[in-house]
Amino acid sequence: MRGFFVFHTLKSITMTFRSWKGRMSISPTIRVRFAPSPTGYLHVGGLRTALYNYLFARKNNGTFVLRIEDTDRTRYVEGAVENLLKTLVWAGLEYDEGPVQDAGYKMQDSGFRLQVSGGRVSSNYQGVVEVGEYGPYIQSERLEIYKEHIHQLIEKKKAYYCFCTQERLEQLREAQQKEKLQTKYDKHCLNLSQSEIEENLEAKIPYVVRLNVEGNQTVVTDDVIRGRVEFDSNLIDDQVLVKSDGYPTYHFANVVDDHLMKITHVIRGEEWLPSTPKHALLYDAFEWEKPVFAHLPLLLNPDKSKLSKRQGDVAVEDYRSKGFLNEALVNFVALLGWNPGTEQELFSMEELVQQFSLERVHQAGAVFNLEKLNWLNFEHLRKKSDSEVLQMLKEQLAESRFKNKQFSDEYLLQVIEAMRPRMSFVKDIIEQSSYFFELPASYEEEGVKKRWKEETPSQLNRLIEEFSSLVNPTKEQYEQALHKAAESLGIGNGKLIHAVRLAVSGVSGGPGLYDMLFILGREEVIRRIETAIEKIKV
RNA sequence: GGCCCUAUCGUCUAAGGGUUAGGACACGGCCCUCUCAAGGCCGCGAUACGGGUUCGAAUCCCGUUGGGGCUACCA
Repeated sequence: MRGFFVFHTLKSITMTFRSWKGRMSISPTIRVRFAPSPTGYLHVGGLRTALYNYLFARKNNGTFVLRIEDTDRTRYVEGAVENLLKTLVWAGLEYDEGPVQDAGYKMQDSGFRLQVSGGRVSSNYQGVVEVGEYGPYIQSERLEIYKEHIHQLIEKKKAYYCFCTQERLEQLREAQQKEKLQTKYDKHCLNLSQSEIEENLEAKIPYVVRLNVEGNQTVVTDDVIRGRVEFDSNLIDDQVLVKSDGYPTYHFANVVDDHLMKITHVIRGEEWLPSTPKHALLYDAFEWEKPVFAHLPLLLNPDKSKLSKRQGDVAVEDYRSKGFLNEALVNFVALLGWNPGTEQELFSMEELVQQFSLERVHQAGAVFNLEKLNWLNFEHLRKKSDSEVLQMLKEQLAESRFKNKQFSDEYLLQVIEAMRPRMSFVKDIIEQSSYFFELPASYEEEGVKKRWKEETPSQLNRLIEEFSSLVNPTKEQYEQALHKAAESLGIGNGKLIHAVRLAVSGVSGGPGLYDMLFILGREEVIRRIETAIEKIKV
């Protein structure tokens, strides 16, 4: 009882004084959830919703729950749940309760602490174990719970059986549209007598269960991000709560589960704002305490419509496979709709946790713009240690056309050092400086035109003579040798430098020439210059 | 159509009645330099519009317009 009171009071204070900004340190255990429906992949918008839930939970020493909303059997996608779990692990969003891949799916490697042992084996998904005391965390495994709760509502006359056919519903809707009226169920089945209902039930006539919305009320929802929002109950449809296949709709399952799982804050996308009054009515019907709502602004396409496929990549795994670091994606997505009020742009997950607050979440939608994400990837990549980058490079080399070639760690580390300021992605090393892994296949046309003159071959031969006399040369010795050659030829160093670069790499950009020569080694350098002299014709 | 949300540089955003409207990405220029980058410096660039309230409005109120979401036995 006391817990209830404290919670209630705290909530209203939070609502009323937004300017107190996160000063509330005494609070009941905060519990939030991310409740995706497994439609195949994790959407970046979903990632942000999950992230904000995660940050809010961690910031407030709360609990982060993962729940799978798979009540639409027509949208079942093979492997979607497994893929979702995998992606959350990759993103580093460790949840405290919910389904996990059996055997922990390398949970240890990713720093997840969630213990799989002791979990309950999922009945509907192979290899999935559910951890936590409020399970099952998969809605298709909670059917009995919904059945029990819908009966409570029916008894209270807050919900009722509806036997209307699709045809009647369609006709109704058409008629209403023709009259320019709001399309809404006409409560036809609410007037059925008890005996009629029983007859229908007995006759196995398909039915749904609908919420009985009373008219002429104002339904008020308080939202942390949007403040007070009011709805006229005359405009709220008698929402289907249980479908004819016996499965609950989102609206019903979500309310029942949030209550049973003791969720204190519902943080979800703005697309749910219009259905929140239905949820509020459900809480009232059950006489349950409502959670605090926070409706996040939408992520948008460049044309400002709701972020969708066909206007670019929306799956987290797309970005992962393109080589984005989880740190960068998380940092980027965190800033879409939130900022700490300082001028910091670069955040680690720890910093996000420390600084996050729901009160600083924006109200307007944010365009998902890749330019900044690229930059963030560059910044986060440069924070990685040499050995971390080495590891990634080796993995990517193993999947590249160089997979059959051997390179020593020492060699690769030198390449990494040289490429660091020029790469936003690890794969840039392979794509932009392939000359570290193979002979130049061709010579950049424009470079040849600009840097390769008639006299160049003979000048380079002079340089080869100088290089040939060197023994295990250092970068400085390459430089001295080149200067010497240039001097004896009576030309500027630049003439040789550009020609050598072209000969050795095939391109006219890249790391400092002496770094490049040093990394490739004397024999290789001489060989490449000789090859170039042979191949490049002016 | 109805309901709801929303509106500051191209994009992400700061500014909670008094600021030359700040930062970041992108873009342009300069410096550095053997190239390409990186880095440093500089620049370009915004309060949608109209009414109020106020000594004073990006900020509060109303309206208009624009944008978006929702309007399913999908979530």
